[in-house]
Amino acid sequence: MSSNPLAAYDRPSVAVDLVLMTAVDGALKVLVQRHPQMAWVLPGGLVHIDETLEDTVARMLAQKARMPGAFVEQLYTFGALDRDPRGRVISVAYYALVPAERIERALAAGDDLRLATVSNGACDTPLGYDHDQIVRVAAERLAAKLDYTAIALELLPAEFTLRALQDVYETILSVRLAKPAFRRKMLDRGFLTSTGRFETGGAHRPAELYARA
Amino acid sequence: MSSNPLAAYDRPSVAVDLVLMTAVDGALKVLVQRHPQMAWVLPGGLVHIDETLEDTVARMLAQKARMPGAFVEQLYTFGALDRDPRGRVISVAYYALVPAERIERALAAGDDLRLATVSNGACDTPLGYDHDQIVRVAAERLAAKLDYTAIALELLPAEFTLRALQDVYETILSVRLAKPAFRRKMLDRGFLTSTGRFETGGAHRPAELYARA
DNA sequence: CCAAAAGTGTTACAAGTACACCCATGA
DNA sequence: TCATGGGTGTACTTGTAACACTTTTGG
Repeated sequence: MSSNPLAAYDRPSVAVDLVLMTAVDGALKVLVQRHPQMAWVLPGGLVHIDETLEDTVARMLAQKARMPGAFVEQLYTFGALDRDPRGRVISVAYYALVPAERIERALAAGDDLRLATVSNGACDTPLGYDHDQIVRVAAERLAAKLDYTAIALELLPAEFTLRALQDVYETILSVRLAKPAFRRKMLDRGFLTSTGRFETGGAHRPAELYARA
Repeated sequence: MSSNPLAAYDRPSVAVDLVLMTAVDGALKVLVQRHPQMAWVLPGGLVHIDETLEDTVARMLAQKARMPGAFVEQLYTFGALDRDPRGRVISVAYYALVPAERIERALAAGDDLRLATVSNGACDTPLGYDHDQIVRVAAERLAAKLDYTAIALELLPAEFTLRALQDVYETILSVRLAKPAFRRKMLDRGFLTSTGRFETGGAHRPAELYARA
């Protein structure tokens, strides 16, 4: 070993890949990006030498996904030898959650970005590299976190009805939930506050709007 | 960008750090290693260019921790710029669980390895780099996983009493649990099978030995 | 007034807690 | 036979599920 032992080894490249998800019309969606060779891939890029992982994620969110400031959490790190044909790349995957309205506005200006549909952890559009596997892990993590966190609120606008929240749960878990039980469980948890405002417009009683506590 | 875009950037080093934990006498312990400069650090090392992350973990477990084949899971990836004074090192942390007897046997031959005590996520021995933070995250993850997995069994020998299992839970969660409730919950979960054998020797009724289902 | 979806009350069941008690052993 | 910890039964409380019901709107 030399005076700096770090110099003695070949280094892998380190990338960040982003699984940006949203729930629209009963379907879980993932943002994917057109790729020159492989058809579609997750937005991602190399971690620069003077960037933290979070810096890279913020850069990917802003530049590649055009969703700066979205909720994001680290997912898992993938290190198989052959995951990138160009060379050894270790990828630190993050997942991001965005309300459907916001992503649909950004995609209106869209070109090389689109939303792929995920069902049972599988993506309807086949993705390059090991990105199908990354999406699967992200979908599983999201479903697991619904039970014990308020993470679903990241998929809704600032004010939302309990029915909209239930739709998010039913979409991600692929189950039908009972309305009264769902209402009470959510309200008892203390994650929500009622705004006193109502969503009008339907041919039925207006639904109260709630916000995060 | 050149023909191989990976070549265009300086690359960070990638390391694996290992949080090998066990539960002994009501205390959660972490294996730490003497370091030339900093007093104590987690066992760890660089990921070689032709090694998967899991390969590196297996190598660390065998060579550095002398605990080959232990249960291991990925914990989190740490990427702060200044976490290693020698240069930019991104560390993929893993946690490992080993029954107390096994680790105590291996440490009998001990030299530069010892068990530090963790309480409330904090390590009694101050560690170098950001390893105190890594230990904290590992302790939190372990406590969270007790609730919904059979992970505690990794900290016990192949056959064990329900009292021993309860001790593991109480140690990691830092709470006292009610014996009847604990027994029934564990048996109802289906993770355990009774062996029909008993642990004798105490001045009291022998305790039945259980094994993983 | 009717259809539709929001929202509530009532009962039943299941999971979890508290506590009292019995059991088998070594000394 | 006593102390000790293993192991069980029973009542109580809490959380969840099922179902029927009322409320408020648009057409």
